[in-house]
Amino acid sequence: MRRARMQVMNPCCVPGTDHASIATEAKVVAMLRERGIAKSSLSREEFLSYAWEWKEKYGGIILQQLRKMGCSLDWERTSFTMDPDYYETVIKVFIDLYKKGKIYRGKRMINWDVKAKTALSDEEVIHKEVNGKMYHIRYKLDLPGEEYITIATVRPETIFGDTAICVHPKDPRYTHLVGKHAFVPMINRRIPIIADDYIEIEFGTGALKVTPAHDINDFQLGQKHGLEVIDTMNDDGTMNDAAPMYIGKDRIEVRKIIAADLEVAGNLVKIEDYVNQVGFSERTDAIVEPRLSLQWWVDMKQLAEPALEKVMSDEIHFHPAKFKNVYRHWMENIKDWCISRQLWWGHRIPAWYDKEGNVYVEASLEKVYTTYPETVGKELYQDADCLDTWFSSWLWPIEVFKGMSNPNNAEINYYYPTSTLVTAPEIIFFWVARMIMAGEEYMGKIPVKDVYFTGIVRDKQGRKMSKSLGNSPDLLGLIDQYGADAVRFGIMIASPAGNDLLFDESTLEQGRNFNSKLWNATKLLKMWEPRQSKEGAIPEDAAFAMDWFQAKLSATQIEVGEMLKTFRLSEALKTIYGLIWDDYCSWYLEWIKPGFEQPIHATVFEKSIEFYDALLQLLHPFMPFITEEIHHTLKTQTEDLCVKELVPFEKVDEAVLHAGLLLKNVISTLRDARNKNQIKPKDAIDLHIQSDNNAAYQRIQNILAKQINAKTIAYTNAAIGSSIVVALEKDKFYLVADQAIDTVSLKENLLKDLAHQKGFLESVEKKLANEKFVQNAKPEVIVIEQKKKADALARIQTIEESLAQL
RNA sequence: GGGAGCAUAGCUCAGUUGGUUUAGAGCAUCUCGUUUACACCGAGAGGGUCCGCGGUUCGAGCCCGUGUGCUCCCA
Repeated sequence: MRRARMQVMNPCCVPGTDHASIATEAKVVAMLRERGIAKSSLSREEFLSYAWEWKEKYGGIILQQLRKMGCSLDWERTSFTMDPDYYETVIKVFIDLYKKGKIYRGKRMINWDVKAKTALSDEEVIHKEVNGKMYHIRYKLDLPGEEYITIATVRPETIFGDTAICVHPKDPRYTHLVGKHAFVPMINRRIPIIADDYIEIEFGTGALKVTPAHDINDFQLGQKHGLEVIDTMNDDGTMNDAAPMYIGKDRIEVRKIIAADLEVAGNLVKIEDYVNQVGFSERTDAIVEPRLSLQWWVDMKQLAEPALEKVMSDEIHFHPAKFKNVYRHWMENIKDWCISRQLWWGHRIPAWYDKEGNVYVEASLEKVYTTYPETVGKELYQDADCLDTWFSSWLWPIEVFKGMSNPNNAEINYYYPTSTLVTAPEIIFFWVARMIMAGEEYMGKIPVKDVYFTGIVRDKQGRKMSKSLGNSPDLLGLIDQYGADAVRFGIMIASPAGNDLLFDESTLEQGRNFNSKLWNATKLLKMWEPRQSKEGAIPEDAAFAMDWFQAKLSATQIEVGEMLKTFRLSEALKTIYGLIWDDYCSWYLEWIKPGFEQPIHATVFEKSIEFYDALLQLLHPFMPFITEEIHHTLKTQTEDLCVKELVPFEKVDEAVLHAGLLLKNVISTLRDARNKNQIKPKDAIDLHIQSDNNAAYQRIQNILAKQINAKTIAYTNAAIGSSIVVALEKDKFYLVADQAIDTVSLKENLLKDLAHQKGFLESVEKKLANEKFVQNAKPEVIVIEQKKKADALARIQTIEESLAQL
């Protein structure tokens, strides 16, 4: 947003929230419970007024946090999925899809949350491994004598819903029993023994109890074989009258006590430990029960086709692209979408029923009477359920611009399709896929061109941070502690595109330190401000420093531009961080720093301010507050940084860039030599340079002298006795100090370097001697290899000469 | 059971059509240092059989196969 604005685009980002029906309703129910109010004691209207109260109180927190974080959004456009226009649109879409035959009502096996008493979509169920028990239970056969068939189950309480026992048709243990009958233990209901190759012979006893009402696979098996469906559970997970001895007891409770009763009845064979996958509700953590229920569904097949194509053809770009695979797999195996939720908080399903069970879909009761004249005079009641939250969110990019409630308005025509969606990979299916479907269905166009997937923030234990788990860091507290810019820095520097990030406060600390660095650089510049002098020419070394930094700045600006275009945000920030801290502060400012109480040339000063301002602008999208503040501290500005146009980048002078790199190398190498020879920082040395290009060093010798604390710099054609010899590229440096030289370690270093260079030379020579390489490699690659060889040879010569002089 | 992804320095990760000097950064570690922006600092250093094995290629961290370990999604 901020960068686009500085590039004089017209960015718009609509902040807003969805109504999070299940999570919110759960929170409201909990709030009411604390006040001693049961949801069941309230009317729908009363409950909703409490829900709105809750929403008003907490719904805006995330928006407040975004503001505090410095997110530059269009706050006047703030939207909510239950705003009046939005609500109407959701209802309109439901009716439209119903009339197109894409929404239907069907009895299906669903995931039932017994705590929230609602259906869950598959995506809202979390599967965990649980240590359970495998119960082996024998059923008496309806044959003369005391013969039994033994089944294995992890859910013994469901036996009351059994309507068959199934075996594999080729299982020799049971073939003689197929077509016979057995009795369900304790209630002695007679059920058939059937055969189906769905059964795994190896698993359990090879005989499966079939409970169509409580297991998705059993349900399908039941349909295939025309079995009766016996539901044994109430909607709160307690047993109903199908299990006469346990009526009203929770199914988990019954699982614990039934073993003893089976034992007494003589049906229990054995109990084994068993690890299996159990589904839990994402919202309430209750064990999810498969349950047969009448729900509303969206037929997804047709909607999915164009939505898949748009992503696979890259009309919509995913960043990183690896999520295309995930998307494709889901879209190619798409299942119908259960959109009804047994909740009050949300968009109420616009369906009315008469006593005969006929369904009438319309926006209001009045409209039902108009559209369906046969209903006039009949008593109708509305479906009590609400729609899945995502059934409203999927219209977001359209309806925030009122694209459906006010079709073809100027804003929707201007902003749609939108450019970039920033979201989490975990909701590719919940949201992204469905938004694309809605976009195609209702706008005939894709909703967005680029989708950037952020990593998921995890806590130190690697757990996903979530609103419902409550393990998110206290953002406002962190901002108080480190500052908003530092928090932004810390999060962004640790967020490689598409990878999760483990939240660690050390990066926030790094961000805070960076803030200090920025202020200190500002302080230094402000110190120089009154000490400017316009006299004389610009010192040669300062001129070099300015040329070099200009080149470095331009090169980095281009680099960062490329990174941001491809959403590599953390890399861009790292690059800018290095440019400011290392290149500007550690190198450039030191190079132009005037001597003790000396003036600074006014041109140099102004250029340095200009550079710093350019750096701040580059950094601004990442750290908006401090950059804006320093921008105005540096000098009187005509405009704010956040709206200042990003200047076109200057052409990069590669030669000066390289010269700067060489200078940095020389300085580092000589400093290292000083360190290794234990020359104290305060002790000045005399430097003698042996090079065939003295002019290159003369231009920068003041910088060099300052940076390595040399009191003199001289040029020589021959070795200097009793000095520390350092070889770099083709040049040699002799350091003369007032103390003994440690020739042993000096020699060691040179030998180490020599060995490395020789090894390198060998590998290059081997490559060049390889005929196939010379024949097949690209010419420019060969040129590079030849240069490598020449450089290595020159370095080896320099090192060997230095060694000879020791 | 089906699918996808990941494995590079102690940690978190870069490494963009295979060739930019036998791999880079930040943090952490070690050494030296309080020189007039900054100890939330400066200067420097050490640290890697790029998960194992096999293959393609003149050339592999990058491509292919395979094994192992981990993560996620869907049953």
